[in-house]
Amino acid sequence: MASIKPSVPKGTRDFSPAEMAKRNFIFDTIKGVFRKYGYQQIETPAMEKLSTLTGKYGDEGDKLIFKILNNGDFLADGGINESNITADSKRLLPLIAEKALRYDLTVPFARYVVMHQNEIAFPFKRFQVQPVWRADRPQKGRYREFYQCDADVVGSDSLLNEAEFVMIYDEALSKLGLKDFTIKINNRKILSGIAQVIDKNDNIIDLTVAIDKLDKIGLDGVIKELLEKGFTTHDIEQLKPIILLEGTNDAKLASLRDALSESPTGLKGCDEVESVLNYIANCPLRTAKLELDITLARGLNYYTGAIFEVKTNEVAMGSIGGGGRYDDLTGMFGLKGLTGVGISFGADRIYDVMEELKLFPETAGETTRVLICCFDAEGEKYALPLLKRLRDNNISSELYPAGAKIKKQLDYANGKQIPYTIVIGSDEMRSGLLAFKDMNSGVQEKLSAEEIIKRLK
RNA sequence: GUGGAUGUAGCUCAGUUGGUUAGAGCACCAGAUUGUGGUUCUGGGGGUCGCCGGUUCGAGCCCGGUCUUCCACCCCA
Repeated sequence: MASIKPSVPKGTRDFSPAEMAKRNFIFDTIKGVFRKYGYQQIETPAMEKLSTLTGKYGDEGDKLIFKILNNGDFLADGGINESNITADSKRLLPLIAEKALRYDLTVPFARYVVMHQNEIAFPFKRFQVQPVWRADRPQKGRYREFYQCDADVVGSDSLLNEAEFVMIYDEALSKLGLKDFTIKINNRKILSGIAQVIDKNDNIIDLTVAIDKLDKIGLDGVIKELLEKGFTTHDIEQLKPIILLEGTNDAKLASLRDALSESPTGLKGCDEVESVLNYIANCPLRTAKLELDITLARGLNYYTGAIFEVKTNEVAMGSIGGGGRYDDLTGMFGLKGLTGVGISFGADRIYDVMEELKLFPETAGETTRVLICCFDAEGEKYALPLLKRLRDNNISSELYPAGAKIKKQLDYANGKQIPYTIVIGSDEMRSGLLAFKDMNSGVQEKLSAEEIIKRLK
């Protein structure tokens, strides 16, 4: 058989031991915070029914879902024949693919909640750390397979949840070593209010998508886009003072209340944001800047209340986290009136940021603490009980299989960054005093097994 | 989906207007050193120059296609 060049699919990666140590540092930190706030872990399958996923992420999102071709004779089983094979691929698709890789963790969670509603005690606080897949074109900070770390609450409309998510972001990212990041907060009701006061309720998507780009394409760019979408210069004149709000969060809120005085929905949104800010005021953040940003829209069309986005200010990178409240997500699966709010950490982007800022602790790569080196089968036999004692004392240790030169064994310890070695030869076996070597300083001493264990504990 | 770059040893990269047998550093293996690594010295293995095709007496170099990675747009974590 001709050998093929080994490679992985576009946008996917292998993770080697050094990378996994760093990735686990991120996952463990975030999971630890989730647990501390009372969230319980679940997992859902890598694949979902295609019908579960389609229509939840907008037309653009649907295109980015990885579909799984049906097994078996998918042409015959799907009833494909001369007449419908020529139909457009949108109609052909459900006939030949009934499964797809999950696109995010929120929709599968909504599906989970509806399926398990009778076993769940509400409010239900769950977290989930799993990969998701998107058929996007890869670029900086964008992969086709990446991990999300989600925490959501369903069955509670209290704004305390929103406030807690701000605290979770602050605590987890601070623990990871980020020094300067902003949690942006907005509220869908404020965006609705803005649309209402200019009488453009039907165009709220176009409106929010356009003003979301303010910091990227500037005011002129936004105006140009709005004009293309059918907004009048009169609408834009009304919008300008709203989207150009500046000052403290309180000042922005005061101006907004003024501008949205004709919109009860908009005022409700202002109240909600104010409540969250008040919770946080009582419980100061360690590192994060919390900023009301009314240009924050995010494409997901199911947010109904709070909207979150987290950005680092230390390196150029897209958002490293996002989330919001969705009042009717489970409604799509037939369970009405259940509200949910959640956030997500983008683990792979956080990794890239931390790598660039050199924030990973040195010890993240260290695994084995001590390597036992011996010369022959006799030494190996002598070393085995010691190895067990070390491990029983929770000291990760290895015994290099006998036969290799000591040079080779010490090279192995170096390559694996093992900080201590124990050399066992005939002298050592006779005296019971073992050659214990600190690989960093090069200092070697003769110590008993008890003393070595005491040193390593 | 649109546009622009990129690809030479395991890694980082040289490679002249197209011209003999494609190089360096690091890494790896062996020896100097039959009980001691990180330093040093000596030697060694490693390449279908991303892949396919074209132009040419001759292609790592020029042309077309394709794949990969990267960058921007769109969108997003």
